[in-house]
Amino acid sequence: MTKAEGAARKGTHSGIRIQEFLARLPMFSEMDAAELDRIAAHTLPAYAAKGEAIFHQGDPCTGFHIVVYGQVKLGFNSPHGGEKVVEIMGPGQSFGEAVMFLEKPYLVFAQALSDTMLLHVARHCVFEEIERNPTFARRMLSGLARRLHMLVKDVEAYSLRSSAERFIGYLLREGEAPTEVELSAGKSVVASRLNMTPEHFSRVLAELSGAGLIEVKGKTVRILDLEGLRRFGG
Amino acid sequence: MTKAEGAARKGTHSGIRIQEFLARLPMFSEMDAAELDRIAAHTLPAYAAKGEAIFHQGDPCTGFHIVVYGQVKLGFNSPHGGEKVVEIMGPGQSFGEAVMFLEKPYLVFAQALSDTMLLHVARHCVFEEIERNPTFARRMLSGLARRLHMLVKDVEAYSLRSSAERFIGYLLREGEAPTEVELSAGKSVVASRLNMTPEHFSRVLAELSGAGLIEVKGKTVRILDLEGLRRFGG
DNA sequence: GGTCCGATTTGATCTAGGTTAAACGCCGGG
DNA sequence: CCCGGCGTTTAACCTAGATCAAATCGGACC
Repeated sequence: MTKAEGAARKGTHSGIRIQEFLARLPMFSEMDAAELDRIAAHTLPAYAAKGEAIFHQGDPCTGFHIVVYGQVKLGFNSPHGGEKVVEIMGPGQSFGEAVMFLEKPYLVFAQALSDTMLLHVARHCVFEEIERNPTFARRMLSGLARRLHMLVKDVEAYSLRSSAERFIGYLLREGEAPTEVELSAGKSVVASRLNMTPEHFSRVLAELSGAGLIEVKGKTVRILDLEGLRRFGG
Repeated sequence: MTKAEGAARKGTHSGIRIQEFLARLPMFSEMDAAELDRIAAHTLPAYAAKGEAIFHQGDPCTGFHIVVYGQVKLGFNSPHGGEKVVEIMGPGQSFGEAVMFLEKPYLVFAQALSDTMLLHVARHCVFEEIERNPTFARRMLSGLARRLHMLVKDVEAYSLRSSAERFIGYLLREGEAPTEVELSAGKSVVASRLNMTPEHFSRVLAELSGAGLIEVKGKTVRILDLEGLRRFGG
């Protein structure tokens, strides 16, 4: 069966079944088939080639996005021509929920870092589901709360930690004792995400390598001295 | 009916009627009397003297707080002994909602900046109300979304604006063409909120005064050249 | 009014990190 | 295999803002 045939017959698009994909997200887990169908009925796939914009600062918001595959960066442009990456989103992650609940336009832009497939869930459909499904409402609330939490941690890092400490925080972000970490994007993007220039990020990497704490090869960082890193960076 | 009689009969405390106060908040507007009663039944007044802690980083969260009168600062302590003020909350504002929806402890501390009266709304009661009242859920969602929005704007300011620009942003934050702004707290607290040292904040004030853009007397800032400020700071 | 203490200002330095510029490396296309 | 270009590194320098130290202000309390 070709992709087109599948799509025509039962809501499968582009090689993935929307319902199945949605069901795997925390936000939609616990939903029964009927609920998932309602959401899926207002969900559209979208594709963005590497470098392509998904939305710009100031655009109106018509729903939220979920990354199926590929990678997206969120950020803002400085008046003076630079840009600051706020977040890097990968498969299974969603963005733009918060703006949906305000009447404001996007504060940030979203741009594909590689060829990316997205799902776009319509705003009105989310509102309707909240209306009839308190569990979904609670999921949505804890999603926003989690994001808020992360953002506050970022503010903490930006305000009172050095760049090396922020990088170490990034390295050790995920669970227990990682032995090797793959940078989630090119070094300049990660640098911007961590609020530093690529040059300075490069120096931090060099310094930490020199101290025997890590070893950098391309985008992979091998952790040589976990304790040392912890001692260094909180 | 005297206040005391009211308190004995139906949940009035300490000179304010809880229901009436709650009803004025955006979060609870549109609630009918029965709903408000349910909330009020799990709402307790609390008092904090100037300087007193309301909660600390790491404390578990049992509900959220609303400022009735007085003023509260939210912030975190630096490992190296400093502190960074994240937000200054005044009457009618609430805080701590987000943490309620996570199982995490508080990331920030809350401390009274002056003698303050608070209302504490129990967590379980909020969850129950969400369960049965989609409108309330939506209010809660837009409350969190608004906070997220403000935080992202802060991140934008911290990342790509100078301290003078941040201060101007603070000055012009509220609506249209203010002619005189009262600093929401002592200068050191505002400075920390804006991510600078008191010394540097003082210099910014001096510079802007010198340029004839503002005039500072104590905690009040008179705006002399609105256009000039706008041109300077975005 | 006088005293004291904390809050603010001022001044002199110091420094993390930004800027500029140049060299280098790696990778995809011809 | 060579070329061109971008992403990264290195090096020299510069600047916003921090830090340290001291003077000053202001207002609560006697």
